[in-house]
Amino acid sequence: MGDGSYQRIWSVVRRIPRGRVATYGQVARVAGLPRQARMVGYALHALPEQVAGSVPWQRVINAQGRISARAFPGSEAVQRRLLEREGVAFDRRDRVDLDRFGWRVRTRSRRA
DNA sequence: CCGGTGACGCGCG
DNA sequence: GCGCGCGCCACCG
Repeated sequence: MGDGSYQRIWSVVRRIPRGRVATYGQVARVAGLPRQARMVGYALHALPEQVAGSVPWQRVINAQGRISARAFPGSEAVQRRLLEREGVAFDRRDRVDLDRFGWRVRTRSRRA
């Protein structure tokens, strides 16, 4: 690792409430790494088994409200089940309505 | 050093 | 709404 970027990303993901989802780009911005959505995916991919339990990685989806496909197929279904278990609904196109389930970061310095 | 590769996002047509 | 291209950037041969 270069620095504590992964740590920062994981700590942001830990703040996503149960039953809500955040996008990769959103996590990146909150973590102070604007325009580095890809790194968020990388950080989650590199999530060690040990810490995985304390990081709700399933709550991170892409800006289209969909679960991003990854190298190992099948983990998508796992992610979806975990989210549905906490109340997140998917439409017929396997999409989550971000207006309803998107994480609303409570901040005072956030523009618009 | 270089080039290929992503759990991505956005602007365009 | 959809596909495509390009920007971004850490990693890994």
